[in-house]
Amino acid sequence: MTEQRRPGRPRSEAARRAILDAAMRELEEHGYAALTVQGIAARAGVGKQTIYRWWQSKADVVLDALIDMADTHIAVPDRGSLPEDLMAFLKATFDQRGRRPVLIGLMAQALLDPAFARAFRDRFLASRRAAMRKILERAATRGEVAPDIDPETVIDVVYGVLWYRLMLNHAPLDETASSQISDLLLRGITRDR
Amino acid sequence: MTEQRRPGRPRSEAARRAILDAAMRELEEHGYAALTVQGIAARAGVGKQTIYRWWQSKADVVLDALIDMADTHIAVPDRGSLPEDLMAFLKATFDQRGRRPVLIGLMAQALLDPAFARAFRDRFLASRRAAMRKILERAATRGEVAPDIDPETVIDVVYGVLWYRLMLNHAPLDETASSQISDLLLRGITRDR
Amino acid sequence: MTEQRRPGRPRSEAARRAILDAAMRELEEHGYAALTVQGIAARAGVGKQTIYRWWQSKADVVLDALIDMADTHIAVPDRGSLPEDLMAFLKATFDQRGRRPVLIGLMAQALLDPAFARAFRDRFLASRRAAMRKILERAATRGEVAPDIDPETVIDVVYGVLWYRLMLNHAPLDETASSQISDLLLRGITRDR
Amino acid sequence: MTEQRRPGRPRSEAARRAILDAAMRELEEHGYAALTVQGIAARAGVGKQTIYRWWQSKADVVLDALIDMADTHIAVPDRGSLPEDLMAFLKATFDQRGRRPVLIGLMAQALLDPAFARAFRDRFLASRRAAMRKILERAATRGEVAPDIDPETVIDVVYGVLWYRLMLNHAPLDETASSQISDLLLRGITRDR
DNA sequence: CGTTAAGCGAGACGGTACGTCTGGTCTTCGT
DNA sequence: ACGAAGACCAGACGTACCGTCTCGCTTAACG
Repeated sequence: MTEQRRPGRPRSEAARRAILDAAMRELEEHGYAALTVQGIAARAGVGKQTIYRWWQSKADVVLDALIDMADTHIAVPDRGSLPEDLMAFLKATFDQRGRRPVLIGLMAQALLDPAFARAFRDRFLASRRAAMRKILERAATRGEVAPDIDPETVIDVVYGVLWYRLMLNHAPLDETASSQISDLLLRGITRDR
Repeated sequence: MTEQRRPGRPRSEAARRAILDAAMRELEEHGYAALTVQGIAARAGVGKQTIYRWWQSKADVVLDALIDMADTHIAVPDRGSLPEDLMAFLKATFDQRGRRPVLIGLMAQALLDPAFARAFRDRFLASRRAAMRKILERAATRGEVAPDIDPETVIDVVYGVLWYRLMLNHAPLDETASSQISDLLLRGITRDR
Repeated sequence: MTEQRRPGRPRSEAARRAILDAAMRELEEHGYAALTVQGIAARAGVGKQTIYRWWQSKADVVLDALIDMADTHIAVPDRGSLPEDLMAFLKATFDQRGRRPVLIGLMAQALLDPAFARAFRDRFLASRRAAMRKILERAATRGEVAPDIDPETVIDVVYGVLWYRLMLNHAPLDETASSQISDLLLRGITRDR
Repeated sequence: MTEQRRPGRPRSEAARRAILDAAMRELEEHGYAALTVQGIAARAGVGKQTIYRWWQSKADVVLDALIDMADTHIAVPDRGSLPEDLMAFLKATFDQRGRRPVLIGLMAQALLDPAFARAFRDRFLASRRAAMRKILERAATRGEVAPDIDPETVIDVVYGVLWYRLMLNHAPLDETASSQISDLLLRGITRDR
C-alpha cells in the first residue's frame, strides 16, 4: 500500500531543506523583523515561487522550520509526584534561550495575522499544552490536585508567565523562576494558616 | 520657572489630536496589520512629515493614542483584604474588550522592534504593573502574603495569563476567569491537606 | 551568432510601449514641468519599479519616446546644389511645431543633469548634426564651399538659431526664417562689393 | 516727487544682499539643480518667508543676482568698422566662463516655466540683444550691411551659437570661435566668386 | 513716547513626488 | 510538473522641498 506517486517532477527535498535552513540562518543573523521571502529565496538559491508554492507566508516557513527542529513529541516522564513532575517540566520548558528569536517572531506574526495564529496554535502551541495537561491529569489521578481546579487555567498560567517573560525580557527564565512559579502554583501566595 | 518658549511656529495641538484620533479609528476599522502612516495622515488631513516629525513609527503613534485614552493613573481602592482587592483588580484589568486590537498590535510591534519594546514597557506596561504591586504591598503590610513570595513573580503570573489569553483568544477573560486565577493564586492548586 | 537568451521572465514589450506612450500623452496634456514618474506609471498601468528598472529618470523615458517616434535616419536627398539642399533641410528641420514641448523639456533636463546631457547629445542631437554635415560635405565636393569654412561651425549656427528660437519663442521658425538663415549663410551679411 | 515711504519696518538691505550672495555661493558649490530655497535661506541666515516675500521663486533670486553682478549697461564702443566692432563684441560676449552655471540654470528654469521665461527675456536677454542691435544699426548707417538683411535674424544667429555652445559644451567659445563666426557672418560660406 | 504696521528669523504645517523596498503573481526556459 | 530566474503590478516606506502659516521680536514713522 505505497503512497501513490503523482505525475511530473516530484517536490525537491533538497529545496525544502535549503529553504528551512536559509530561513533559520537569516533569522539568527538579522532577526525576524528583517526576514523577507526574497532574502530566504536568495540565500537558499531558490526561486521565490518555490517558496510560495508550498508555504503561504514567511511565517509558515519559520513555523515549519521550528517544528522541524523542535521535539515533535514532548516527553514527560513520570517522576512520581506533582511537585517533581512540575519542576522538571518547568525547567525543560523555560529553557528557550536559543529559540527566543524564532518564538518571538512567530508570535508577532500570529498577532498580526489571525489565519497564521490558528496554525501557530494548532501546530505548535497545542502539543506543548498537551504535555502540561498530561502532568496535571496524572496528578489528578494521584489525588494531588484540588478537585475544583480547572487544568486549562493552570496551563494558561504556566505558559502565560513563560510567554510574558519571553516577550518582555524583563526577568529571567531560569531555575529560580521555575521554582518560584512551581511554589506559587502548588501553595498559592497566601500565608499558611 | 516658566517653560521657555522655543522660536518658530508652535506645535499644532489640533494636528496632534487629529493624528491620534485617526490612528485609533483606522485601527478599529481595518486592524493593526493594515495600519499605515499614509493612511493615518490622509485620514487626519495632515502631511506625513507632521507624523514623522513627532513620532518615530506608527507604533509610537498608537502607543501615545492608547496612553492618551487609558487612565494614566490606575485607581486601586483598598477593599480591606487581599482576596477582595485581587478580585476587583482582575475584573477591572481583564475587561479589555475594546482595547484588544490596540494592545495586540502594540505587542506585535514590540516583539519586532526592541526599541519600541522598551517604550511600550516603560510608558504603558510599567504603570499597570505598579498598580498590581501596590495591592500586593498592601496585603504584605496586613500580613496576608507569605514572606517568601516574590511580588514581581505574582505580577508576572497575573499579566502573563492576561496577555496569553488576550493574544491567543482561546479562552475568555471574564469574571469566571478572574475568580479562577484569584483562587489559584490565593490557595495554590494543591489539595488542602 | 544569436542573441543569448537570459533566464527568467523576459522584458514585457507591452509595458515598454505603454510607458513610452503614457509619457508622451502626459507630456502633451500637462507639459514637461508637470511630468512625474508616478503619473506615467499610473497612466501606463504599470508599477513604478518597472520604469526605474529600465530607465534612470523620466527624462530618459522621454528621450526614448522621442527617438522612438522621430525618424532615426534623416533623409537628405541630393537636390543638386547647396542652396537648394540647404533650403530643403532648413524647411524640414525648422518644422518642429508638435515636438516643441518634448524638445524643450529634454533640453531643460540636459541643462540640469550633465549625465543626461551626454545621452541627449549622443543619442539624439548627434544624428541631426550628421545630416547637416552630409549636406556640407556634398557641397564641398562640388566646390561650393569656401575652403577655410569649418563645417562644424556652420552646423552650430544652424542648430544654434533653431534652438534659440525654439527656446525663446520670440520669432517664428517658418519658411521666411529658413530663407533668411539660408541667405545669410550663403552670402554673409556684408553688402556685395 | 520722492518715493513715498510705507509705514512699518523697512525692507532689510542686509537680508537682500545675504540672500543674493548665498544663492550665488550655493550655485557655484552645488550647481543649479541642487539649489533650493531652503538652502539659500539657511545659508543666508534668513527665514524662508523673507525670500518668498520678495521673489517668486529661486530662479527669480538667481536672475536678480545675475543682473546685480552683470554690467547693466553693455558698452559697445565704436571701433570704426563692422568687422572690428563685431569681433570686439563677440570676444566680450563669448567670454562667459564664470557665469556658465548661472546662465545654464536660468535657461533651464525658463524652459520649464513660461512666466519666468518672460522675465528672463525681458530683464536679461533683451539688453544683450540691444547691444548687438546697436552695432548693426551703426554698420547700416555706414552702409556696411546689405539692405535686405534682417538685423534680428543676425542677432539670433549670434546668440543662437553662443547659447548652443554654452548649453552643449561640445565646442569652445574662444577667440577662434569668435573669428569663425565673424567671418561666416561677414562673408557667408560660399566660395568667393 | 507709545502706537501702529510691516519686516524679520524660526520652524511647523498640509502637500506632492521622489526613489527604494517588499509582497505576491506571472512567464519564460531548462531539468 | 517542478525549479531557477527574474520581470510584473501594486503600494507603503521615509525623505526632501515646496509654498504657506503662525509665533515672538525688531524697527521705523506717526500721532
